[in-house]
Amino acid sequence: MSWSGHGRKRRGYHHGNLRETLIAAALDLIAEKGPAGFTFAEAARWAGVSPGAPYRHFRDRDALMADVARRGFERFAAELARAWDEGRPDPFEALQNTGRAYLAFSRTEPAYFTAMFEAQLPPDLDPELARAADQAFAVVRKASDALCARLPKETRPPSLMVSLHVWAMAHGIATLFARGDAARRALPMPPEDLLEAGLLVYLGGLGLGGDQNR
Amino acid sequence: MSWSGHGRKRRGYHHGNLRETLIAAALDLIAEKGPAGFTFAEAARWAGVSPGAPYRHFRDRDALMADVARRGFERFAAELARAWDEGRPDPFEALQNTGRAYLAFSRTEPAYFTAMFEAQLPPDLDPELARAADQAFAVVRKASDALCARLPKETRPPSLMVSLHVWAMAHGIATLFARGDAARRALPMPPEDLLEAGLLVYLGGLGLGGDQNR
DNA sequence: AGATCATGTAAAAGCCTTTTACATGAGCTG
DNA sequence: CAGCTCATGTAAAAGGCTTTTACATGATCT
Repeated sequence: MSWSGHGRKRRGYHHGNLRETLIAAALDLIAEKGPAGFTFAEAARWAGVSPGAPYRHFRDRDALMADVARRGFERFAAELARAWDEGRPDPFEALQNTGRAYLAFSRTEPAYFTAMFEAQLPPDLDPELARAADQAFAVVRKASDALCARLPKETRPPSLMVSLHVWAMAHGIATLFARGDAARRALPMPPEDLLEAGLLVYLGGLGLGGDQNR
Repeated sequence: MSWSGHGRKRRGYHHGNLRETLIAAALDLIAEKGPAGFTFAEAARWAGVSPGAPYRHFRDRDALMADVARRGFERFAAELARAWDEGRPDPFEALQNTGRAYLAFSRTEPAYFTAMFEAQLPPDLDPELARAADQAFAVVRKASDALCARLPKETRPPSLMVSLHVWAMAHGIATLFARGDAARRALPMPPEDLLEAGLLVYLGGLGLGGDQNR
């Protein structure tokens, strides 16, 4: 293991797995120094290849970021779906779990989260990226559907709107309070509790009382 | 006006107003090409000075960004305060106005908004920055106080928590739906209406009915 | 074994950042 | 007004990143 490349088996002229190695490097660097702290050149050094090598795998720096973001959304969708767990044990609790998963992801995967939401990627860079983002949103959408279905038709709000509200609150708390930001401030409670309380009030406003509707 | 500097009176060796000109250039460039699209060098060109000149006014690129962010928060606070208008005509309507002002600012001042919330500035860069951000939050806080005061003490939630919920929802909608983002999607309604409905539901959940409490 | 092609290197151009030494002239001081 | 001083500019240079181009290597297929 004396070649270079941080323990990867560097078998001489060809790296063998450069694409994946670059993505791993990007995640490390983004997590460590923020989204702007990641450079193509440093990722190349990290992988032990020349500065031009990454261009054999990604059109440019943005393309790599888009790939990271896409993978991030895929993981995110999986995490949210796991937390939602088809509405078990009941839609209320499951939505709260989903909210916690949202915040947890934003903190345990700052690199993905950053690439997904803060990398300022041109929206048309990658259709797969948009599709992956849709999958994540679909989980929140499904949860909202299940909750709205508990309401009588007369007072039932559009579940799409409900899902947007839920997502917005979770995302607002994640970006404002659960991560570093110019507007960050001391919270009187953990972000998870803040979101839980917010969802509780919101759902109460919809007519979904605390326990009796479960 | 044949010197350079886009119409500014360039009076020879000394610019005369470089600091302000650089900030104006930064706002233009950020608005036009995103936060990453702003470079110290281009701002200097825009102002008609050499690449080293900006360093006489800002320690580095981040320092300029922090200044833009600080000014942004000051304007933001002023806009929110104007919309809140001391709770007139009534706290409900005034809060909705404040919410609309939040979204309006995020769209009409993308450069400020970007510097404020998406520039990934080291939080300890500037104490004035934190102070300005506090002023903006204080408006939401005041609005929440006024609304909570309408509730009987027994069911009154902590108004700080309410203000955080309101801010989070407004911010979530602003960042997810009112601006370009990897997760942006087609909305069934304007962001302003989405926020209005969200606040309405949330306040309803607090026990603040639609009209009777005004 | 030899051809082919994906994947690497080297080198170069262009841009950005930041520092350093030097230049200018605005404003104070006598 | 003369001269000093200092804030504010310039020029030049070092160093880094991005991206392209021409060339090199060797994995794979026949």
